[in-house]
Amino acid sequence: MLNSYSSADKVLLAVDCIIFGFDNEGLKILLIKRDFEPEKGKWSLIGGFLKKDEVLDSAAIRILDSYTGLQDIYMEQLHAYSEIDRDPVERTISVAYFALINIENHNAELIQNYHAQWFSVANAPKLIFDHDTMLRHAIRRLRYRTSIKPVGFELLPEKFTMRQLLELYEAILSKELDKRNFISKINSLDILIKLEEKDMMSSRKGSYLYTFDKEKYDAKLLNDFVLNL
Amino acid sequence: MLNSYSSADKVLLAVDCIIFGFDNEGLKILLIKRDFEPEKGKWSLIGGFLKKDEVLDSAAIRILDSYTGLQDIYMEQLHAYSEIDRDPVERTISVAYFALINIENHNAELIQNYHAQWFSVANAPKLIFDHDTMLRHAIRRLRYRTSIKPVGFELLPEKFTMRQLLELYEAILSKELDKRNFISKINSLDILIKLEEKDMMSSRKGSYLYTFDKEKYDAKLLNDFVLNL
DNA sequence: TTTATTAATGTTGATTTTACACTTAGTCTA
DNA sequence: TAGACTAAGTGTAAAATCAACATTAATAAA
Repeated sequence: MLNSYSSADKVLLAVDCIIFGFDNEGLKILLIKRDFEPEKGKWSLIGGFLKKDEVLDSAAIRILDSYTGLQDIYMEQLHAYSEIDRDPVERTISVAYFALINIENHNAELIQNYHAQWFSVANAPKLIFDHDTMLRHAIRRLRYRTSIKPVGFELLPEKFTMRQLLELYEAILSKELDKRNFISKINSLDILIKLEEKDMMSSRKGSYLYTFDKEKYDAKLLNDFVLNL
Repeated sequence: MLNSYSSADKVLLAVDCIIFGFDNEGLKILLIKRDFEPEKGKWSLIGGFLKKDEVLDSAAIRILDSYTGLQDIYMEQLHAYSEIDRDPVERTISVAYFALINIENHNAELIQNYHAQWFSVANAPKLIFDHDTMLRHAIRRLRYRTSIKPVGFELLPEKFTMRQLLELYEAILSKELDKRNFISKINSLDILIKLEEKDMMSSRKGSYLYTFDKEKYDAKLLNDFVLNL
C-alpha cells in the first residue's frame, strides 16, 4: 500500500556544505582531503550524516561548526541530491547547504587538523561524487541570493571598504563592474553606515570603512530588493 | 566516528507534490482527502515514500502519475522539510516538488477515486503537517521561475490566447497587469508563434491563438530571460 | 443596419541604466 | 618641503526601459 509507513524504505541522509569565503584573491571554498575510503586523498566538500533526532538545518550547523569552529553563520539549504550511485559505498541522499563565512574568523588549527584547505572557486580541484555539481548550483544560488538579500556582507569583515564590496560582487558574478555605478546602486539601497574611520592599508589617501546597518534594514520590513549589477 | 556509514541513522524519505493547475477561475492546486490516519479526512498534498532504488525526481514523477495519470510534466524540486515532529507517526523527511500541469489533461476518474480535488490557491483549506508552508514556498518559487524561464505555458493548453496568458501571470503574481504593456513584454521575448487560428469562444471578434515556440527558444541557447511584470 | 462585446494596437513622459574621466587626499621620497 | 605617486571619491549626459493611458476594429446578435 502506497502510504503505509512501516513498509517504506529508509535511507541514509547526508549533509554536504559548500563553505564560501572571500579574501583579496577572490571567492574561495573550503575543501577537505578525505582521509578514508572511498576516494581517500581526493578533495571533497565538508559533510556528515544526519542524526536520527536532528533537523537538517541543525546538522548543517553542527557540521560547519565541527570543521571551522564557527557559529551563527549564514546558511541556506540548496538542494537534495539522490542519484542512486552518487556515493558508491551505500545509497545516500545528500542535502547540500551553503554557508557564507568571514574567512578571517575560522579556526585555523581546526581546519588544519582536518586537512581542510581554501581553494579559489575559479580553479578548484575536481571533487568527489557529485560535489562539483553541488558547487555549481551553489554559485548560481549565491548570485541570485546576493541580488535580493543583504547577505554578501557575511563574507566580509565587520568593517569593509567600498572597494572590497565591489570586488566581492565582481567575484560572485565573475564579471567586472563599473565602480561609480556600483557605488551609487549600493548607496541607493540605503543599508550601509559610513564610518568616520578609514582603512589606511590600501592607499595613501585611505578609504572610508562601512558597515552593514542591520537595524535599519530590518526596520524597513521590506520585501527583497532587486540589485541589478 | 563522524564519517562512518554503518553507524549512521537511516530515515524515512517522503516526496510531496504541489500540483498547480490553471483555469479561467485562476490558479489551482490539487489536494487529496486523506483516507488514513493520522489526520484522516483532512486535506493534504499528494505524496508518497521514496523507494530504496529510486531517485527523488523519479519518485515525484511516479507519484504525480499515479494520482493524475500524467507523464512528461514539468516538475521541480523545491526544498527538503525535516522538522522532527512534522509527521507525528514517524520521523519523516519530506522533499517537496512542484508540478505544473494543464488542468484539462488530468485523468478525472483517477483523481475521483483518490478523493482528490482542485482548490483555488487563494482559498485553499488548511492542510496537514507543514504542507501549508510547502505551498507558500512553492508559490514563491513559481513566481521566480516564471519570471526567468518559459514554464508558465505548462499551465495552459497547447494553444492559448494572450488574455489567458495575461490572466495566468496575474494569478501567479496576485496582481493586475496592464494588458498592453504585458503583451509587448511577452512579444519582446520572441518565443511565441501567433497562429492564423482564432478562439471564438470568448468574444464575437475572436482572439488569436498562440503557441510556445520551444524550438526557437532552445535554439537561442540563451541564459534565462528577465521578465519584469 | 444597429448594437453590443471583446480584441488589438502606439505614444509620451518618467525613470532607470549605462558609459565615461578628472580631482582630491595623503604619503613617500628626493 | 616640493613634487610625485597612488588609490579614493565624485557627476553628467545619452540611451534604454518602464508605466500610464484610450481609441479603433472585428464580429455576431438583435
